[in-house]
Amino acid sequence: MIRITLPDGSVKEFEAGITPMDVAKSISEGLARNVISASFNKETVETSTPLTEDGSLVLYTWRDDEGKKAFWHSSAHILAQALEELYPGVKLTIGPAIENGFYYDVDFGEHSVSEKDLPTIEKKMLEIARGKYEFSMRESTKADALDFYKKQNNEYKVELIENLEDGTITFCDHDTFTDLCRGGHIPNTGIVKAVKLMSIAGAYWRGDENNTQLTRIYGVTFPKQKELKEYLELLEEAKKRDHRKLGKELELFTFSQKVGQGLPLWLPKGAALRERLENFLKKAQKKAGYEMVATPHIGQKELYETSGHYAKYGEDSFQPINTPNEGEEFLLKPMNCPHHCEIYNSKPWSYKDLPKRFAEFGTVYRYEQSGELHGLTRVRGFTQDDAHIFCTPDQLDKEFMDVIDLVLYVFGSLGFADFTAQVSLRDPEKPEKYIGNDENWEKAENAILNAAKEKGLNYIVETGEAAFYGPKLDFMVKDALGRSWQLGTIQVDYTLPERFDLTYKGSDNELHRPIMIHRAPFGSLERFVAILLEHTGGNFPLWLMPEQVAILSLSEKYEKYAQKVLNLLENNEIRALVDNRSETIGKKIRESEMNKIPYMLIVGEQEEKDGTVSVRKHSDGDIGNMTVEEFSELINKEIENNIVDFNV
RNA sequence: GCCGAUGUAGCUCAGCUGGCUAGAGCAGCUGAUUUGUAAUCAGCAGGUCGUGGGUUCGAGUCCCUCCAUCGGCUCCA
Repeated sequence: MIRITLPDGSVKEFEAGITPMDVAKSISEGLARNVISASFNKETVETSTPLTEDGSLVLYTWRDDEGKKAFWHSSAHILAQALEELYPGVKLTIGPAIENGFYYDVDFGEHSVSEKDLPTIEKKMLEIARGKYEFSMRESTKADALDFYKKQNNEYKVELIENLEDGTITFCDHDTFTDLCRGGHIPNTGIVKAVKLMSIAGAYWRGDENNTQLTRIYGVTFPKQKELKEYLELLEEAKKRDHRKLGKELELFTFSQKVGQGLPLWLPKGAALRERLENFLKKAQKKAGYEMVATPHIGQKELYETSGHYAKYGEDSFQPINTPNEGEEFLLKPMNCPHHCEIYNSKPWSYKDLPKRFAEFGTVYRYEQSGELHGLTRVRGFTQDDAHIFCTPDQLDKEFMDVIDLVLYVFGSLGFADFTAQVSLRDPEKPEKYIGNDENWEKAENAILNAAKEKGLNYIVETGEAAFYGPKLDFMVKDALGRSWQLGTIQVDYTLPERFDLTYKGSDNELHRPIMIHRAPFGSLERFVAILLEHTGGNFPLWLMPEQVAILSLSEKYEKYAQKVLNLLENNEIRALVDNRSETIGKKIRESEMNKIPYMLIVGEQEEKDGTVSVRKHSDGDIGNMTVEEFSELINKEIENNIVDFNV
């Protein structure tokens, strides 16, 4: 007999050799019907794996992330089988479950596959699913496994197996299909009821662009047709919040083929929005002791040779600008730090002067690969809310933590509650990717980790994600489709101060090297506005709205009164417009609603007589009549609640 | 940069297997209407069908080049 502990803490005795599915049946038939995967002693097992020792068992259903993972991983097997049957000779590589579904990377060899073929593959998958084939795991020796794939000429699986240890190699079989697999499946293929192959893409073998490019098929499956339908509807909803679509509809920004790809053009409403964001941050930065500086958009090539950027990115960047002066070369600035270093170098500093905090909304240009460009989130010309803090080693921890506070203030004020803090460290395996010495890297990495801990940030650590000159603390936020983007960033840098020979005079009358903190709470205004659009769906906080109030006259007869209301609002610093066209009130309301204007004031005979306005709130409807003074107060209160003071 | 897809009026889209002067709704303009909480009516105007080449008696439609956009991969100072 063995003792099985269940998640509720209860312990049950069973015959050795019982399976998780048997345990489920012993609890209830209903549970047994819904169990699709299990873990035993925190290790993923099959629902058919015999349990032979005491331990704790967790049963998963579709509602659990683990259950979904098994479901989608199993679906990848079904996809692979369908592909083998439809395209004989394809070479399978890997097929994992992902956040929303699964993919399989395959080498189609001679065959070419496009989106048109997906429905056929889906049909085949459903056929296989309906066969209710059981998934079963089987152990194999390394030699047998290698032999199996060598016969198929599948060099990818051979490579995978060669990196595995003998004795740990398992296969999973269902129907006529078999695949190298670690395990974690649903009981049988029949549980998969709905299949949708989403897209087809190229993906490099092992994520290295020097390797062959495989074909990746993305798919998602569900235990019910209805759930697939709901998922697709959810995606449709998310598309409505796409910042590219909203940016166009709300007239915030545009692109022009003539200007060039990845070079956003800010329209009046968008530029005004940017300005408000800038002023918001400027105010907080002033309180936090920053000083504004301004620097040109270009710098001599030598500047970037000094910083190390030219060696690192020169080849893949916008190429140098020549002048009539032979041999003279300038580069569009890809970042502001070298300029700020030279500002620091413009005079000698005492330790008593530090920290110095130089801030600039600096526009930079980076030649991103054409396939990388994406709306406003990845562009070739953008404005960073940049600042560089030059401080002594003693000041580093406090300065870094103060910056964390500033970033949290910015995120909090704009409603980004669900961010991920990511500590990006260097990859110790690839020292060639970085500049600077080990000792300084270690100091910088520790400073970041300490500050993140001290501030109680809930952070994840990613190795290999550091900038080439130093580690970072990044604040990641997801877009409407769940893709993660880096917004705020804070970086500790010991390297550039050395390269630019930055110094200050210490109390010992000796010269010392300051430490530099790079930081940008928004990251870039372009990306920040993009993500803000996707989060709010264009319904920004009232203080940011390009147009806060639309005054809608019931007919042209009330133009004078509408103008009077406008003047009163403008006196109270409220941004408003008058719609006095000869259109019906219904149409004016509809248009204001579609333009997402937060408040509409309807003025007609009654209002003019009483000196009031009829207030309608966006998407909420009529909220009654009041005087302009009362309305202004309402607006100002809402703005006050939106935006709190930054306390240093 | 790589893989796959897309590109018709300012916007959203129609245009079957190549066949007369390329259509619709919204937006725009003109006129009528003077309106009570999500679309008043009528008329007008608007497109070298992304670009350049090719096949054909004939190309929005078929083929190639390039450009841009979209979904991924790689990259992201």
